[in-house]
Amino acid sequence: MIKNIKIPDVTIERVALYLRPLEDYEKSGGHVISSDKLAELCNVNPAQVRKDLSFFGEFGVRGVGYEVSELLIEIKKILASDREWQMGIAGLDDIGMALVQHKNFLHRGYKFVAAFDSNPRNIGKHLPMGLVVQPLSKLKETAIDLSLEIGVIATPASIAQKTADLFFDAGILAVLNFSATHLRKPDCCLVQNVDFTFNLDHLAYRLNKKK
Amino acid sequence: MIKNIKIPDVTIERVALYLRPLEDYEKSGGHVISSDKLAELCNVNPAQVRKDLSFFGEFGVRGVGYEVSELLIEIKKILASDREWQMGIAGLDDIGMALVQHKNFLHRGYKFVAAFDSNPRNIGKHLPMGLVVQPLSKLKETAIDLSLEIGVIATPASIAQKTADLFFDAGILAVLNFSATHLRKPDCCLVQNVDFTFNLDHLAYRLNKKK
DNA sequence: GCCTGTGAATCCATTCACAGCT
DNA sequence: AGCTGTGAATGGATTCACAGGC
Repeated sequence: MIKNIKIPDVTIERVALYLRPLEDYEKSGGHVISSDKLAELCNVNPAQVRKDLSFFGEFGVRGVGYEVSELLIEIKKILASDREWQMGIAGLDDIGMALVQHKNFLHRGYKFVAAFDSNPRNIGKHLPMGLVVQPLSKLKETAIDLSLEIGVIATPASIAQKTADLFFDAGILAVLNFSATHLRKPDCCLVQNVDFTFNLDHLAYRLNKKK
Repeated sequence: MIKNIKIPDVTIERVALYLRPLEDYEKSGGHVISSDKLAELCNVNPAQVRKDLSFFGEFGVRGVGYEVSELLIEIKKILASDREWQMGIAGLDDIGMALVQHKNFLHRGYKFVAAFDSNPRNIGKHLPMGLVVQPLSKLKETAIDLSLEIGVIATPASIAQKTADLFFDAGILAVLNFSATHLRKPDCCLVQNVDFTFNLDHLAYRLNKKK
């Protein structure tokens, strides 16, 4: 019952935000939640919660609230996180290794099923979940074989663009970029950059402002 | 010459964004840049660039553009990234180790000068830059000794809140949180959450929307 | 009475368009 | 002529406030 008006990006971000406290709330025994309560857990305005959710349907019951388990399912449906996504990672130095080992990804359905590196020192390495690091030259073939949908770039900045191009060329439409470079991409593809120093810049700014 | 009207958060985020392409531009030999060019490098609107910068002063020359080296200095001054920040990290499993080794932090003036862990297996470990992992019980003392300003949390979610409280109690006003928990904090303190699965949720949503 | 869903009102951010300086 | 700086116009997003259903 998704309305065909434009849904703001910030709404998507907030809906993803709602997911986490909601899961905690369910775990702690809550079955029904009001927009007031959910808003409080997420530090947003209650009307905002209701409006955000109303973009996608009418999930609540007037006078009562939202049924938690149902809302969780709906949100996961909205975010398309109600299924597994097959991911490949390139670059298995410190960050790459940490990402592959990170449990949260799998818990949310993001599954690493292939790993690539250009460094002979890393190729052939055995990773958790039976993954073996393959050379970049195998990327396209493997991506097609395993129907990879998301590529994660954890290579040094110097080869990030080359690696991204390999992903794009293999038909992968979405890339999560942990390298410190801005990536050029075809119009059809999506890139999401993760740069920790951005977060620190923001913290530093706010720290500094309060003298 | 900072004006005392409220500066939007998004402006700060974009100003941090401008920094990186600007540095590249300077490295490739550019000395003067127009708002058009900078906007193109950052995928934003030229008027946006000018308005953002004008919140903080008049850095450009009409008819000419912005002097790159000067603009870099001004932006760093705005973000308070024209100096070193002393950081402590708690949690030295895979993510923590990757962060400590990550060169980008230091390059931007964010310096790890202390490391803490509760796991006896990690305590005493020697890290790059002469860091030695200390027990959490030493956190407060060390934080005060070294004038730590930013705390980085890379512990398991289960002890993230406890660790954050230690940082706050030691007088650290800013925390960068890599654990998958929402942290409670005193009003005077700042918390910035980093959750990679958020980025993936967003990618998944957009991937899914284009069928 | 209580809480959702939503039009209307408000608030804020972006973009336009041009005056003003070089 | 070229490009910045900025008031004014536009376009979105947030919040209010209440109608509508339990």
